[in-house]
Amino acid sequence: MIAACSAWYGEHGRDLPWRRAGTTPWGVLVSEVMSQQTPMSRVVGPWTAWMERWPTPDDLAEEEPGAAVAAWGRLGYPRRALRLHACAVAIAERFDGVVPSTYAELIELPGIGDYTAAAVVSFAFGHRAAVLDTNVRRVLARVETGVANCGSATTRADRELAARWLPASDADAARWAVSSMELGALVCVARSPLCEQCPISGHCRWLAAEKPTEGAPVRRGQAWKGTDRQCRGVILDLVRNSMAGVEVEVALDAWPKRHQAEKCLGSLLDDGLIHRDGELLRL
DNA sequence: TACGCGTGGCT
DNA sequence: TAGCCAAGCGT
Repeated sequence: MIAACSAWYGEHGRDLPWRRAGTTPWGVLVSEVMSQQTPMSRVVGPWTAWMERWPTPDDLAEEEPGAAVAAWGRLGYPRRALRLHACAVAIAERFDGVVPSTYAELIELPGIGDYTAAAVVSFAFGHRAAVLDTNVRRVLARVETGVANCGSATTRADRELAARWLPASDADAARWAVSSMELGALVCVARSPLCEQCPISGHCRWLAAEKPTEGAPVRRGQAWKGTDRQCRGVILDLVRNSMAGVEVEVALDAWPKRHQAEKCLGSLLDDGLIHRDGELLRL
């Protein structure tokens, strides 16, 4: 089944820029952080510009964090930009500017969690690691558990399942990681999966059971309208788009609820996403 | 474990 | 249209 998935990937895998020969571990790391909760199609442009501007961790570490936030643009979850900058600083200071190759070292870096550490180990260095993202969790939920979807959070059961599926050798494990993720991204998608195109459909318990929708864990949707997240997004977008800086009053007036705007501006300042210089706000 | 954290495309 | 969903992380 793993070989079938690998063969499918060889034919249908996307030609993403960070998959091309010659991409550095830093390039892989940046692509993974940018891809956290963000569709790949939106990452290609910002990643290309980012790597041209900051081709090594040292290059980014020498910059102000605000430059990273600005370059992040509208990728979303802008604290990732701040953490990626902090990650570059940590690599410069603790690893002499060389991206470490082990999970234990990577997991200690800012913005690098279980998934991203494993992804860098696997994609950048070709070593064995359980790369468990939402795509792989969904594929395993259907093929092995026989339910329609995985839950929104990674559970211990997910990790145990992924560990059982992980091939023994470095090369096979790395190939399984990239191909199973790609399968989840292109074929075994959350809504309306393309089972007729799936290379492992013959082994899928969910398909064999005629795709039951019962019994799968519930994914809770995120509220958006009127939330602090939306408010922060409005204020940050204002500051991001102003070279000269934004008056505090102007920023607060961009949101209908004054109290909430004040709270959110405060949190943006606390996070370090925005800086205050007198009455002016800048990145 | 559960929650807060952006943004935009798709159905 | 209003949700659903997307290569998660930190607390």
